[in-house]
Amino acid sequence: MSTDTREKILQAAFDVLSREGYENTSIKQIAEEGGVAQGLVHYYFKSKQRLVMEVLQFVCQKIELGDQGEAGALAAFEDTKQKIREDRGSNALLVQLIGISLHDPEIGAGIRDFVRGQRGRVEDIARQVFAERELDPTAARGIAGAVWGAVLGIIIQSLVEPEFNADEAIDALAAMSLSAVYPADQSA
Amino acid sequence: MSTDTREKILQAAFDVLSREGYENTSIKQIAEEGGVAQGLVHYYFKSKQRLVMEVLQFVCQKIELGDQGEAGALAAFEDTKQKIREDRGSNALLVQLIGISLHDPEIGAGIRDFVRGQRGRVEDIARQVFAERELDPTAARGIAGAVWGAVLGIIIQSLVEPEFNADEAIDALAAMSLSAVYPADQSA
DNA sequence: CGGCTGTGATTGAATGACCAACCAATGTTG
DNA sequence: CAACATTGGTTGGTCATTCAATCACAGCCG
Repeated sequence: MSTDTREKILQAAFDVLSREGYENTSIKQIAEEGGVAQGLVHYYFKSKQRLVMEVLQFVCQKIELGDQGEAGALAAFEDTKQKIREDRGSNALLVQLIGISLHDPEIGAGIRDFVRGQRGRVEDIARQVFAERELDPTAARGIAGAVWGAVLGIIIQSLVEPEFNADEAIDALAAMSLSAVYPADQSA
Repeated sequence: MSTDTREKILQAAFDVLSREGYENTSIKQIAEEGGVAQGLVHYYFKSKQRLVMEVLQFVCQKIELGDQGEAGALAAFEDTKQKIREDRGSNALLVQLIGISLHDPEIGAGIRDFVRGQRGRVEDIARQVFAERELDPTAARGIAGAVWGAVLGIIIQSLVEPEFNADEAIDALAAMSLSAVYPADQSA
């Protein structure tokens, strides 16, 4: 029953956190949402911060890009569009935690790892594209910072302004990044 | 003495907020930092949220892009690099407030206006570039979403990872966005 | 001039609520 | 009967906000 309860708390924590926000979420609320006693939360998770970080990991298994490998850059952009549409809750949690991470060492470390990991995936794709075209792979790092940053920025815009057209922005990003690699081809 | 005290509180609030973070900042702390009594803060600002939003505006007068007008896109990217280096505190405050804005209507409205305004400036520059090249200006909106998003994403990365090379990312972004417009020219 | 008064500025203590974390007691199960 | 799971109340603290009281200073009047 142990693992079961743990997951129940994680799920409840995710639900409350993405619905109410970190600030407005208390351990008591999480316990109520999960239908367990308040004390149990601290029995499984040393602190609120550790719980929240585990929630992020828990939810990242769903956010993380599918194995890109074969599909390539274009497919990755399509994936991203879908993630923005569907994983609103996860994205909202992530953006909130980024804000908190700036002044909380524990959450800061977790977010730093997450950011590095995500950008690393983009860099891998970029490197792969450069290899295919026999271009200088040195630029991949900067490109990855710009492209992953753009995806994050677009996610934020779509969370802040419900009417923001994220698909349009991602398409523009795709066109921009590809036109830098395939100078001739500009059909987006 | 009235306006003087108000500004003293705003400055103190900015200092504490960007140093300690929203969560860890109390009205009492702000009052102490500014050398005024606790009650004065609520005398000038109805609530903590309203104070924080006024701090954002107060600080935006420094963040806001200089009048771009003549200078054009390339100069704007250079400006951005400098802002990332120098306005760490303002940027940290902004990122934090974005996180909070997702679940606080009052701060949400303020952040929404800010985002729209900032992206609007990028869109103006994009439109101008398209006009010069006699290209279809329809794409400007999507481009603006992608480029402004990228700038925000790069700011966030540089805040989260101190060793992140923001200049490199901005350069890559500049190269990407310009190569979409000037297909031939790729000297970054 | 000197006292009076009204208004806005300022003070710091009080209020009421909330919360993370802890813990002693109870339940469950192998 | 141990070891783990679960309970819910307690603790010690923090916080935003309110408020009654004081202060500074203006103009006005006698």
